[in-house]
Amino acid sequence: MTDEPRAWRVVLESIERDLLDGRLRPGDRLPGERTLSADLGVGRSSVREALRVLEVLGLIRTATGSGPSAGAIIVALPGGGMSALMRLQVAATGFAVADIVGTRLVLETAVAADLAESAPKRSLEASVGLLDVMESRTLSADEFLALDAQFHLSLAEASGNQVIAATMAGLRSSIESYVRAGASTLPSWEATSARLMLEHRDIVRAIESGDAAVARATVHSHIENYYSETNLPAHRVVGLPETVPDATPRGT
Amino acid sequence: MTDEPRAWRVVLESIERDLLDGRLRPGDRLPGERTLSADLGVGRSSVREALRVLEVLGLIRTATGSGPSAGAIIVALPGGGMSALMRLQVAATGFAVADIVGTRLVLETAVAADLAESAPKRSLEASVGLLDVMESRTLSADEFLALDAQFHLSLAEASGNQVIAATMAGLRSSIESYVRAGASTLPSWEATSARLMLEHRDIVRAIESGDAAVARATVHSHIENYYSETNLPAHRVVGLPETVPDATPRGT
DNA sequence: GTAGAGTGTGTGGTCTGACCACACCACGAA
DNA sequence: TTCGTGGTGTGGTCAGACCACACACTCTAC
Repeated sequence: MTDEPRAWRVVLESIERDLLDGRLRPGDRLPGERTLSADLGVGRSSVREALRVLEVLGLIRTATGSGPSAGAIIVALPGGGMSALMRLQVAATGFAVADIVGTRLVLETAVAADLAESAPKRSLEASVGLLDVMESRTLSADEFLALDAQFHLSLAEASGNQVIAATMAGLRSSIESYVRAGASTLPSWEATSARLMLEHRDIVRAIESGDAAVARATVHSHIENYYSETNLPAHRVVGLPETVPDATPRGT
Repeated sequence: MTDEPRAWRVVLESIERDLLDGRLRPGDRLPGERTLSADLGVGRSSVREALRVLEVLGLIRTATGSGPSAGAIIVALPGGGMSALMRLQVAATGFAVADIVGTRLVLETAVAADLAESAPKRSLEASVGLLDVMESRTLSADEFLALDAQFHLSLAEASGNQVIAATMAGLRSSIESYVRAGASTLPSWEATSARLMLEHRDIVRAIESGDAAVARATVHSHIENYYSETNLPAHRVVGLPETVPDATPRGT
């Protein structure tokens, strides 16, 4: 193989440049594959390879047909690609589950603390709504865990940092099968889920109380203990501040 | 378009399944494109589209020829893909620069605190080595910033959480052009870089002192003030604990 | 026995072409 | 004005041709 640039990279880099220079922005439509192919002097297959990368990374969505919604449209979904990347890296053991959990603890405790001390208060309406749903009926473990993930993500979204939210969503998604498998090892799913719901309320209460340290600690133990309880691989906790000692039980 | 699964997704999901089930692991070679095409009943182009995704996400590397190093080999580089993803999302305004900076602050302060309180102490040899290089000769802004990025990353690596390290590398890389552009707006690059180097030493000293709060605060102001000084978009700091008030100056 | 040259094979990389389904859009007929 | 048809351009997919590459093997010469 020569030092010739890979044809698909030529396409990818061209599009990245256009994005950086503002020539392309979310909502814009890329030229058609055949046009890109001719303009960049590469084969249509190479164009498609680059577009596939962009699609999986959440940068574009594609549709057939003609008219304004056809073709490849720039979307730039913040969550795009993060889940796929993390899931695959975990699957291939590039990311250790323990490190995923540790990272999650760092981010989620920071989010909780931020929400606790933010002024003016950020709305936890979405989060509370999810708790209402979770408490309103009996849910299977899978249903519960899906809503649980949404609850955690809703806090990140309330904090307003989309990078953190996307990263957290990706982290959660990457170990979803582990979390699910863990649930089936529990002596009593009913007891655990009931406790988890109480803890969710604790988290919301801690945040609303404005005490960042308590919010941190509540989230921390909530997450850490679910993993301990379900025997997920041990993780090292990275750089969390001293937690407030309390009798806060276990978590997701 | 029908509900038929996309051909390239069939390939991608098949490989993900094999990774999850342990049938494929790092170091293994995938079947050749033509074989995968026949086995999965899709065209070779579709196989290639999926492989391109995996390649950019850092899951495989490809090589022509024959013999043990030819073909698509599973690599699962932890840093793989994260830079590409974040760079593209920032380019497409899916990730706001301010959120990138905020996330970076969360992760890097957590790393510093972790290193400060870890027992036994983790080696900062690589980090200190980089500082020695930076201080041993006059560097252009670009050279300096490259080593600066390496220094920060070396701390993350010393903390041992590869997910955090990969994420931080991606975060830094995604705003590299901003950081670079910022450097050229400074009244005196020489003065700023000299100060930054002193601050790097402060960070190492704070970590070695074992005081997590000081380590956090030192990293925090180091990073935050470089961005303020170079007028990077304002960011909101997410959930950092009270910092120790001190006269710690500015940072990268 | 060893080294070098030639050949064959399987690999990825690229391009081209054919055809399909789709989603409009324009035009003509009722 | 409404409806139907044909045309057009879009992405999606597959097949095929050919290339460069990197071996692995065989044969020949020394």
